[in-house]
Amino acid sequence: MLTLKLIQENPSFVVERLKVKNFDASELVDQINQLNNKRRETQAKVDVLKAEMNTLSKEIGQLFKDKKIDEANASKEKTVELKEEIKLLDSAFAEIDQTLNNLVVQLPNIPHELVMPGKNEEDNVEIRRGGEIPQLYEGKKPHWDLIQQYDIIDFELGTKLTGAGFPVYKGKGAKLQRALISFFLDEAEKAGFNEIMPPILVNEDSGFGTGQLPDKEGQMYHATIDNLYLVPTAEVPVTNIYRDVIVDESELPIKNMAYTPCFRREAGSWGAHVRGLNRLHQFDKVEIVQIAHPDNSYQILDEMVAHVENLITKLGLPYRIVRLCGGDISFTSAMTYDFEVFSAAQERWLEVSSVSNFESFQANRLKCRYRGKDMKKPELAHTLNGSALALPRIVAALLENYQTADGIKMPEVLIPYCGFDIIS
RNA sequence: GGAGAGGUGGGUGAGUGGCUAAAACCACCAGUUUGCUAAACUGACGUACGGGUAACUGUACCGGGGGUUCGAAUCCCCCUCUCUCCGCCA
Repeated sequence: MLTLKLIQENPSFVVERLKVKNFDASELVDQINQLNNKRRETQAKVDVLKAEMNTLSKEIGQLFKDKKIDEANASKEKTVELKEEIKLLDSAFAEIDQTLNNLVVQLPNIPHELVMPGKNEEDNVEIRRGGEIPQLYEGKKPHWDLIQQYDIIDFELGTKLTGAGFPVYKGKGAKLQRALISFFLDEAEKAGFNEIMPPILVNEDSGFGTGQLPDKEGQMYHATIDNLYLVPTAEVPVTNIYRDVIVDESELPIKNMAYTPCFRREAGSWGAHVRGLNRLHQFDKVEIVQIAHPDNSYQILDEMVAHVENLITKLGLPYRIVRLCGGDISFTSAMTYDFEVFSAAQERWLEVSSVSNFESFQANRLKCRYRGKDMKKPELAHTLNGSALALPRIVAALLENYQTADGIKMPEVLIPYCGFDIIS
């Protein structure tokens, strides 16, 4: 969420910048500022009354001690009215505060100045391309046919066990999953990330911390008996480590990574273009997460982009990097780079990674702050995360791009991890 | 799942109704002393919101929520977490 300070001090800036996200904030910003003023007034009033009450209470205590019982009882009567007033104002304050909060969370994050206005993914800005699109043999097939042919991923079986979107990986298909996870983790470790293995069920507080709750509640699987949610991404547990935490400035940046399965209900998002591995309810992903100093969070974003680019390059997949436009960037992000790999049999680009800087938007919700030597007060940190990488579409692209008439070859870097060089 | 004991500042831990934002000790920070380090000494040392250019100041916060009371870290209720014992169990 945006800080009240920014909304109050620079309302026109907020409204102007949010236009880039095609979000008309003018009314909301006005409401927020009005309500915020009211909140301040109310607090000022109630604080005075409480101060009176405290003084009075102390006096009463002293009077009792001095055995001036009558005077004490007389003073007690004075508190009755005060108490009533305080109670009223307190609940008014609580209501204002709640309403205010409900309004503030409706404002999206301010996009970085490099984020261009735009309607949808067609307006995204391509930053660069890399890799070679392979020339495949005549009988090339999309991955949903290849996995059947080589019996490495079984959707029907998953449907039997669980339901649609829960594939069963078999034999070399299962080993390939394990290989990719290890490869991604090892590479992230080389890049200085610290490995975390978090719980994959999280509580409500964590859901709120990273913003999945309350808005995207329907996107998460909910274990209702215990009121826990299956993580849609490792971002949730790994970022929530820093909920309500003040770190020392010298510890920044904090670089964590985690492999977790991810669970997404994807309610209502099925249709064309989501065949096979393109969209699943359960998938595996290695996520990188950083807590950064505001001064260099964009440099860190670039480093994270470079890390993901390195992964894809090592896998030998053709890719392009786009900077999302205002219409395509997420609610919480200030700047996002998407990675797409070209799937040579589907003949389309598949989004495989999204790397974002949330600046202080998430941190404000999490209350994740840092403190420096000469700082009077702690300041909000910046949070960043990126997929490095999500497996299914990488697997789809690998299967399709590396297919030959004799079988599917493995990229060099994966052979030590897989223990085989071809799926045939 | 059953029974009991607990949850206090960065840490240990005192505090059972007002003199407590909270002792003491440790850690951290600034300084004095010192050839350097150490030791010793002195001082500062929570967060949020509000008022003030600022110094400063008001309010709230002792796991979370509610209640009793003029007044709650302290008493009562609910929840939650931790520990011990029992049960179950990879």
